[in-house]
Amino acid sequence: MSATKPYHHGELRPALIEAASAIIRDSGIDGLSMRRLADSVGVSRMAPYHHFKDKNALLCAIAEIGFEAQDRMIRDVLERSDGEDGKALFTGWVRTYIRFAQDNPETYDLMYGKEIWKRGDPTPSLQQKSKASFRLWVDLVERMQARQVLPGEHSALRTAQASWAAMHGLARLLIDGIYAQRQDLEEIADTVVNLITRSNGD
Amino acid sequence: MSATKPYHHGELRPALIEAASAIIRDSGIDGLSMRRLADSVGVSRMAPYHHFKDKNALLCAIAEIGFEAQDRMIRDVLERSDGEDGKALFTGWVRTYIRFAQDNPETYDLMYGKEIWKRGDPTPSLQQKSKASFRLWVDLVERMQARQVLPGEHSALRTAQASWAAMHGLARLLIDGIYAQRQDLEEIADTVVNLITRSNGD
DNA sequence: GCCGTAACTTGACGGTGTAAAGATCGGGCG
DNA sequence: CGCCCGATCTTTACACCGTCAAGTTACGGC
Repeated sequence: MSATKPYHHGELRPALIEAASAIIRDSGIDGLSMRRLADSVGVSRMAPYHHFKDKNALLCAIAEIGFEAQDRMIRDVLERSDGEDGKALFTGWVRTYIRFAQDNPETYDLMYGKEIWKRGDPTPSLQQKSKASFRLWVDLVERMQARQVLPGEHSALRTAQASWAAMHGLARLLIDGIYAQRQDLEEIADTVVNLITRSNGD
Repeated sequence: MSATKPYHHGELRPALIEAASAIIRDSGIDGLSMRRLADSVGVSRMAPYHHFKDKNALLCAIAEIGFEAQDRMIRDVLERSDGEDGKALFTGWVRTYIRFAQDNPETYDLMYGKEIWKRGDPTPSLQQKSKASFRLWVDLVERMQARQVLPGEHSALRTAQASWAAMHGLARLLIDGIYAQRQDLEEIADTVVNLITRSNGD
């Protein structure tokens, strides 16, 4: 009876994440419903609940993967640009960050949006992963302060929070549909970098 | 028959906006449903649809009022601080902006969130009002550039977009529940201002 | 071979936005 | 004054949603 679909799916959990990601990618977060997801992997409505406590847990899992992908992208930039000067490195990071948000708007929304952080409640493992991701940013900011690309008058933490907020605001412009011109957005991103960094960076 | 409630409400539209604002204020945007709203003003579920095309239209109307309130707050700051130097003026504006977001998080979310701008579609009159509001910011930025509080190397528009994005990102931190410490947030806000403004402003 | 348990299904409940059609009333005109 | 039109409001219905509770199936270890 291999022709008819088996009672046990076998690989349901990864299949769910895969399918959910696909739905989110091209129908948005609002387009993802547990029922539609279940249908799309050919399983009953409640089956997903044996692998995820509720919808929030599923979203957290997807957001986690998002953080992993983003971290990977950013680590790549750091490794690739070894001999560059400070400001170029900083600019590269910001551009990469914005590009990630542009290319995966729905994932970014999940990672940093209120669906999880305010309305839902973030999984401990998601919290940890997001904290680690921010830690990367703080480290960069520290290095930029040492190289005098960023001013050192405030603590690295505060400077990191402030500059990250600026970057995040930029990403939000796109994601919330407030400002959609992709071309302009890159120019605005560069403007943000120029506003924040000291003109005489190392 | 004045004891029993009349068939025609008479002042339903303003009553709806009032009630909806109240619900949003203390139950969040997600807490507002057309049915609950209708119940709360003692009217049938479909009655609101005679005054607002759909839920989106109602939300736009409330967002508009939000813009009016925000504009009023900010104009107040401008008028009140006449003799101040440039940077103090700029700081005052940013603090006021952030405070508005802190005090009316749900309204702010409605005004600048994706509920209206991406998922829904903004009313023409809302678009106009939000554009006018941003225009205020561009004007301030122009004056700050003239006074050398902000650098003049980029156009006023780009500089306004970039700096507004920074401010908006800050507001978002709070609204999305990513960073909730109100005290810290004000410090971060000041850090943003210091990062953006030139140290030797007029 | 049996049986516990994990995986999955079915049905139901209360919630949502809103389309369609019916009921009621106030105001302007004959 | 009487009538009727149009604005206002109500009722009913539909297709969704998340998920609780209870039932069904199949696999792994004894």
